[in-house]
Amino acid sequence: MTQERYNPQEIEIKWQKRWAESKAFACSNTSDKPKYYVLEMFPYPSGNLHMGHVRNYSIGDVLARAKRMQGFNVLHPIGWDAFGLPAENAAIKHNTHPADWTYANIDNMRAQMKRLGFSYDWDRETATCRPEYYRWEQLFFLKLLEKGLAYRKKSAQNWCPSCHTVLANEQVIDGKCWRCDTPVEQKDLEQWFLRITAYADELLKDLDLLKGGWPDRVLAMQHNWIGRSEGAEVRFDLEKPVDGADHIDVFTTRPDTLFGASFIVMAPEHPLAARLIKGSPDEASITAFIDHVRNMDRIERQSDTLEKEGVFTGAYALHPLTGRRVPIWLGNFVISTYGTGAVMSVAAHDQRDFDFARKYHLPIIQVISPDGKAHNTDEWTEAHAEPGVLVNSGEYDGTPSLKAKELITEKLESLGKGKKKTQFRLRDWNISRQRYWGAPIPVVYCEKCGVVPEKPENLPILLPLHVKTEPDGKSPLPKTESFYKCTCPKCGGPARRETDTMDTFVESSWYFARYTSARNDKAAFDMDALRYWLPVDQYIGGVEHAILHLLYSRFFTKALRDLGFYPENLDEPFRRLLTQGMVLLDGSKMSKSKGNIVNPTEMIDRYGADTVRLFCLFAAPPERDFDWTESGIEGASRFLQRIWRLFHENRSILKTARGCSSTAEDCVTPEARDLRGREHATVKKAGEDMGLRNQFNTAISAIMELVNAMYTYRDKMGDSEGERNVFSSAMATVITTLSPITPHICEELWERLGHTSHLAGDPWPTYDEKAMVKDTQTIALQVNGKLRGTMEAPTGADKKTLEDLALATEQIRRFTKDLTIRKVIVVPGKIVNVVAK
RNA sequence: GCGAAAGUGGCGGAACUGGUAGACGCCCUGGACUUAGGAUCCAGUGCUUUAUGCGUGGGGGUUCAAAUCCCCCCUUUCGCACCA
Repeated sequence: MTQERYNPQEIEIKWQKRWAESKAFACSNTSDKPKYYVLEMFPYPSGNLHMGHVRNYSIGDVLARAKRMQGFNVLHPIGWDAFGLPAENAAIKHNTHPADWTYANIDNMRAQMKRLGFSYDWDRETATCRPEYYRWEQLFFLKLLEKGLAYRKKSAQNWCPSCHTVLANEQVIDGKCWRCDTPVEQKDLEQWFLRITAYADELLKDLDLLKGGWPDRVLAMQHNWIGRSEGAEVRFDLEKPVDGADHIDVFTTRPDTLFGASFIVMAPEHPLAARLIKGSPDEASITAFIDHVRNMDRIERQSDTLEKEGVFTGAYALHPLTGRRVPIWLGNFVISTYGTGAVMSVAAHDQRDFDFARKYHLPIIQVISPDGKAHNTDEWTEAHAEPGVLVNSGEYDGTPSLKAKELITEKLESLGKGKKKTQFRLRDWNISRQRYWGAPIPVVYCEKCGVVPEKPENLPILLPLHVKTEPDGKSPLPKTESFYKCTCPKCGGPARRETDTMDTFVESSWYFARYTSARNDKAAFDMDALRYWLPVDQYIGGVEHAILHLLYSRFFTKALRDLGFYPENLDEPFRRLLTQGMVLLDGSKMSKSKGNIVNPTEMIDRYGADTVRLFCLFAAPPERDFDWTESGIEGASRFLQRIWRLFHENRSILKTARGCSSTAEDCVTPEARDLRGREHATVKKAGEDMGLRNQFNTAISAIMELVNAMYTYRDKMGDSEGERNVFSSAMATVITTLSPITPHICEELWERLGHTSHLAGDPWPTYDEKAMVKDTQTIALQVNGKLRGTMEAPTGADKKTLEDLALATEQIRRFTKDLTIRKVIVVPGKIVNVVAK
């Protein structure tokens, strides 16, 4: 028997061409069908797709294709996160321009994506470095500025000396730059911020809306990052006011322990520190301490082994309720940017304060007690942080600590010495970047008017392309006169344009919305399109963005909603989030430096795109990491060849059929009936696994079982019409259900089966529960809970029948012959368990 | 330390509401066809002392019945980490 060999290269190119010609995956913003928006995190155009991309985009593509077949109007777009530092570095290295490098990379990666057969609506492709895109971002910035959600301030910022730019707090990982791992430094700079903290409460509260749709750990990470704590801000008056200041504010979550506050510790960076020590005999040594702490790098300062160190300023504050003198210290463990940068120390009930007090021989006063009695704290070896009742607290003695929190806060409020306060760990987002390849911030600095926003009609402020990138890696913008020299939009006088550009995370905070009306040049979005498509139904990407991109996008969504750009009821951008695992090789992450790379292009050349996609999805469930193995991809390839062979070896008897098209009357043999049942079960299982559970590996294994069953069936098949109908229908089902995963081979076989329409636009088969019902069921037989055999019983047999049948079996008799039967438990369709003694 | 997730054959992994543990694939073994096989097909494949035996990280518990529910412990991975 001669047959055509499976030639993936030829087939795949053929179908990719056809899909492109017919715009098979372009979707409309209006439809009677329910909508489904599936999105994968768009890539940075680094030049080549890696296996992580292939896995990410394969998962999204299966969903998109499956949902299309299942009757949804599917939006499945792609674009390019095209601004960013690597383009500048590459430009320097290869003596080219960041734009040229970026666009060339996009062309290459787009071709790779097309070669993988991803079903994107290419008409909606966007690149964030194009003015048609970033002009809207500049408009958002102006509106944010107008609303006070963007502002400028000078403060200590994270500086990456290697990237020559500042970083937001979220972009500093373990004290190092998220991009290049260089330890960050602190630098005082005037920068642009977005007021993400204005949404801190909502960002936290709305995590509840995402429960069930997002992985718990991502929710937990965001929860921790936002870091809400409730407590009180307490005012301690200075015993001797210093120039311009008469008090210190502290933040505490334990106002109930206020009577135990025996000293205050300020961060060395606290603005009051220098003034407090002025004129002190120890001024020189204290200043040396401040400089010492400030000069420590961030990693050292935050390490858990850092010894607590402090110095006494010589100054005292007065306890707000008792008037007691409280010494003011400086300590290296107090964080200047959290709360007020100063804490009241209650050594008895806080471990850090306890350690500090022991080291510097400061008083440890117990004010909370489990038994209502005060104890000698000299014998304590650690702080007691748990709640109890108050002692040593004047009128509050005997009050439970929870109640005391309220009472003491109220008391402070009535005295004007404090107030209830909610504190967040989250800080505002610094979006200024001292880089060239980014979106210009649309403001100018006028000699007369100061900081002046551009007029919206002057947008876009174009990033100049005719600049030379300097080998020192610094942005050329401050040296490009044609760019920075401008006129003030307000007074028309001479002005200097802002030369910092925006953090590229700003572009990725709204790109998913732009896809809904990607070609609109009159407005950022078409409101009707937003209302129809948003939120994204399923978002897919790496967990490395659990905080960064996902938090910024959530914030931006709320802000754009309040600015009127988004629908008023759009609170969250991504309804469901799937964080896919990594593709490993030999148990470790693939990396160029380690040289353990599997190149997707090479794999496509060797096995074809369908096999690569199949293996990526079959090897493990999507959230889990998986190891790339040669034998694994061989197995995937073998399966496709097995289908190819099954089809062609039986081509002469195959009819042009659809899935689930055979009838009960066709089942002239038990085998036919069985195969038809399996076919329907496969449609059900694969449909649920692909469309609802996102368990592609089990969907594939179900289809493999059907193929195996077809091989067995074929050997016994007679030549009746009915038997052939059953076989043809099963073949159509294999082709249809597998098509979201391996679309090319399935389109090809579909065509060879005699169909003239694209499989990609065809409906998913409809299964019939009745077809899955068999005459008999296998019932497990247990004695005292242990499996002792099985029996075949008529489907739907009642408890009594099953019990009688079971007790009559040889297995049950054998295992109960010396015992007395006490009880028989029957679960119809499942088991009979005989309890005997 | 805090938080989250996960521990199932030689390996990747199934088992959806407690009801035949190990689907599917890989590896391996034997056979068939072959000049040949790293192709293909067929069969086998949790462990062992082959038993009314053992078995889902370990130990208890609930139940007729537990990978699944409850309690205690161990290990691994990830995230946060002096946030007052």
